[in-house]
Amino acid sequence: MLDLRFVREHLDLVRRKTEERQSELDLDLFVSLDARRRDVLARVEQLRRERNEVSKRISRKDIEQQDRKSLIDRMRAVSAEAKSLEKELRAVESQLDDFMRVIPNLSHDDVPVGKDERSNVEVRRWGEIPEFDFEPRAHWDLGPALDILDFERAARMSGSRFVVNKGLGARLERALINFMLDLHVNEHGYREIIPPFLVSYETCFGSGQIPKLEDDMYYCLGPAQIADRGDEPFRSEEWPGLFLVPTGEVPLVNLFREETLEEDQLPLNLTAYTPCFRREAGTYGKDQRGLIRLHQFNKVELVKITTPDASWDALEQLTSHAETVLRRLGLAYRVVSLCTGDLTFASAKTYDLEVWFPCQKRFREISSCSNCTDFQARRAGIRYRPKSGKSRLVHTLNGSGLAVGRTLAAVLENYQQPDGSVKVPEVLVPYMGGVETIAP
RNA sequence: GGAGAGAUGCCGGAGAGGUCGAACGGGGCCGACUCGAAAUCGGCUGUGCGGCUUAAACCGCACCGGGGGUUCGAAUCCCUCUCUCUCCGCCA
Repeated sequence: MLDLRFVREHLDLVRRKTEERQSELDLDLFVSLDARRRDVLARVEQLRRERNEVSKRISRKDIEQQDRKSLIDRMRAVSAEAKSLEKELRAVESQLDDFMRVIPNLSHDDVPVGKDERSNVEVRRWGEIPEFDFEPRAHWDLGPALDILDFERAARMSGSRFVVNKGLGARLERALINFMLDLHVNEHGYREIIPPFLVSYETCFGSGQIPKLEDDMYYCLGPAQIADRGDEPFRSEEWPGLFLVPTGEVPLVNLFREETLEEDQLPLNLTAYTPCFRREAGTYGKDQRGLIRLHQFNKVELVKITTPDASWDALEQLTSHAETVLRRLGLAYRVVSLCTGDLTFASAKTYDLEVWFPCQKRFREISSCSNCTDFQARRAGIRYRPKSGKSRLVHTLNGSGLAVGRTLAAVLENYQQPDGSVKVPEVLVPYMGGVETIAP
């Protein structure tokens, strides 16, 4: 969420920035709601002030019985008027709030302006794109051929966009998770967290998943709750159920919801392995095969909570921490700065890491590292107390470090051998119990 | 799932319809004393919103787990939700 006063005082900036993000905003509506709110608020407060003053007089011992009676009578009317105005105030505030909660974050000024991914800017590349003297196979062929990935049985159990890892395929997934966590904990100074994988409405709101992205989340209710609710859609604040986390960012950012941290606690560096659950609504044609787009996948997430002046440096750091995973694995990748139209709702600036897939002969996203500035902090109420002065909102950053399923796919494709086997990247061998090759 | 207890400021802990933004204690900050420190003494110690303002000061409103209600007036009464604790049951 943006600061109300900031929006009021920078209407043109907010208009331009939201248009750059391909987001439509009726700022005239904002202006009138904001003005109306302040008008009603002033009147309500005036009435309350009168009520408070007179009530104080009523309570005094030295007042005549007669006077007290007439004062109470008068206040009855004032109180009734205040009550109806308060109702109006609540209505206006809720409309204004509905408006505020769908405004996306403001992009940083060095974010390239553009409509869609075609305007993204490549920042740097790393690694050699591997050459094969045979036709490289896709991971969705390699996996089943090696009997380490099983898409058919997964589909029978759960439908499309699921996978079963088997044998060394399961081991490799776990090896990647452990390798990534160890790297971030031991070398990059992150604290490992195991959060809940089911979270509340408020938690999803805090990190900005709701209300804009709620259709992509799985929402869990018990049968009794569904029956209670009948056909009524869940569109109020009182969602009784829980959401399956779409990314570890959600529980990690919300770890300190409604808290004021001490400045010397910052920056907070958190990492967590979590499964991620996404409905992938509206992606029917895309990535039908393989591990690229699943309803459930594993991810190691990185989150930093910093003071406002430190967050831009922190974004570079966090991105480099995610890059280190790819470098150690020896996978070629590039870093892309997302343009305004491609930024997610809460982000002010995002670097995507894209890894090389030899079979598709292109780079595919494997990590997304964002600085959300104070946008999530304002929604989630995360503040810190500076050494001196008033408490302020923190800045929050998040990034994948990395998406495990996609990493596994990239390893299979980039490390495949002419005989159909796959070499295990050197850094993973200890995590594979010494296994150096996955052969049929 | 059943029974009971509770949720107050940075922490502990009063409060039980009006003078409570909240006693008292602790912590923290400032000052005095001291060569310095401890002890002692004095003062200060939340947030949000609105008005005024260059800003501060100042004024007003709100906030005692969340929401709603009763009342001229609520931390205090009523309803409801959430969470915590104790006991019982069930369970990985």
